Amino acid sequence: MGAGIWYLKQCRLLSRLTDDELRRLESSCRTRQFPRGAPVYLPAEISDSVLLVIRGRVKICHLTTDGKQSILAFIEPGELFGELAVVEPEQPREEYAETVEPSEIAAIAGATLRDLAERNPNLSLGISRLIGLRRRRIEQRLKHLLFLPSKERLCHLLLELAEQYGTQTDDGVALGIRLSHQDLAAVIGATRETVTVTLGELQEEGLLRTGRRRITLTNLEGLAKLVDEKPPRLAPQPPG
Amino acid sequence: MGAGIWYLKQCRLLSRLTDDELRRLESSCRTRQFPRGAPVYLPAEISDSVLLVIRGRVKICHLTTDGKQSILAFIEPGELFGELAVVEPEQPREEYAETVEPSEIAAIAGATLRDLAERNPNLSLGISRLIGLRRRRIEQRLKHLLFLPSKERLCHLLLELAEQYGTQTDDGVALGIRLSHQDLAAVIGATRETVTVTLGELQEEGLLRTGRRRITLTNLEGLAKLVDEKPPRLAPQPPG
DNA sequence: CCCGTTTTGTATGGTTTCACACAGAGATCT
DNA sequence: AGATCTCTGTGTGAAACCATACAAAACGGG
Repeated sequence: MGAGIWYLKQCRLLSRLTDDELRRLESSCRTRQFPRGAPVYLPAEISDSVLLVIRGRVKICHLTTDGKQSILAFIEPGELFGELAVVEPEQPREEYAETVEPSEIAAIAGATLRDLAERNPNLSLGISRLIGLRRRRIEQRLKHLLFLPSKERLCHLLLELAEQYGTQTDDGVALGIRLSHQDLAAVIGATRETVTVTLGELQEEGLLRTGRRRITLTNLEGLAKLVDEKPPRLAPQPPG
Repeated sequence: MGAGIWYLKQCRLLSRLTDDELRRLESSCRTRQFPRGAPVYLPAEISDSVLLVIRGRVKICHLTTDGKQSILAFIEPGELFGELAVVEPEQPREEYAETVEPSEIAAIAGATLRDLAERNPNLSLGISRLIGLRRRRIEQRLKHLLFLPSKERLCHLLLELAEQYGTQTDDGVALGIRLSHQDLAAVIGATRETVTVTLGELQEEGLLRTGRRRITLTNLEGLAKLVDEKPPRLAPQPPG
């Protein structure tokens, strides 16, 4: 089944490997289909696999003891997740992953990846980079959470989403990811109601239009200015 | 000045390098003394160096636009910081580092470290590990910040400090790091006054004793139970 | 030992955010 | 089409937290 390496090439980190290396990886992979809302891995699970989203979308979550869900990240097709298992294979997962759309996901054996990385400094560096990049994102969010009020936290999130999922249209930047107010709240650490009201305010102020899990930022400049940031430039390739 | 490699060996990540490798590193190092409260690097600075604390203590900080300081981490002797520069040498720093005590700090050229890592898969893995470990810590804090009230955030912080700096004494676990209420507040994202009051409450409840930047946890169990955690086991070697 | 600085304690009013409750609009499934 | 579920909008009172202000105590340098 060497026909399967195409989906590994979707992943930037893996795309530079030789066909030989890819075939080796592929033979240690197992791909699976998940319906929407299915768990991919659970917290405290001990597993030495790295996951790759082939199709669909995944969210990385955490549940507080009183049952509130927080969302740490969204993972897109071609992206890895659970990658800390490569470097800390014995450690249990500290969060859980759940599909937000029907998805197809490959599980890559950590041992194989470690083997390859040992012989391929470029891959090794790439892994460090990936972990580091996500750490930066998290640190960014932490800074925002620490002292900003919920409205500004929401603005920052919207700008971030624009950068990752935004596509320019006639009447503004449309976000290519559909999130409920509940989801937005779980990302910025607020209640669903607060998000609803705040989005309403931003709409009043003419900064965006929203409805049914769709958001269009009609005034990126203004939104950015509200939180003393430069408007982000959108992602090179509109997801599609 | 080959006599200088001893301080590199203090660092766990570097201690496994050969003497040859260490000498090479050492020749690319510059060590400097800093008084208390001095900046080590500034935000937006572009610098391809990794820093190593030889003596003293450093905090990694961020300033919000309205001038509030948040503290992302403390760095101890033998620990590296600014390590993301190894994998992303072009990126500007996103935060600044400042000494909390008179300190001696070595700046290691990122290029040299990258060179070594390219030939030494173990070092490479170690770097990934370091970045990953700190990412876990940050994620942990993010989860706590997202939905917990300030009292519980403070408890979590105290437990974390106990794990890293705690030493068992007659009347409880003494924290081997002296922090003002202001510092604690900057870590958990609260005001100094809230921390003062909350610490007072915890003292009332018999969970700790505090005074003049010293804290002794007299009831680790109770503190842990308050936030549904297991009491941490203390660090193997009391800092001294 | 003296004086300025840092740290801690305390109170008050105002704001933000939450918790809860309810209703209607839109989606989805059969 | 009808029933059910999800998502959104809105209001109200309670609670947490902040901003501000002031004062006493402890520290540190000269």
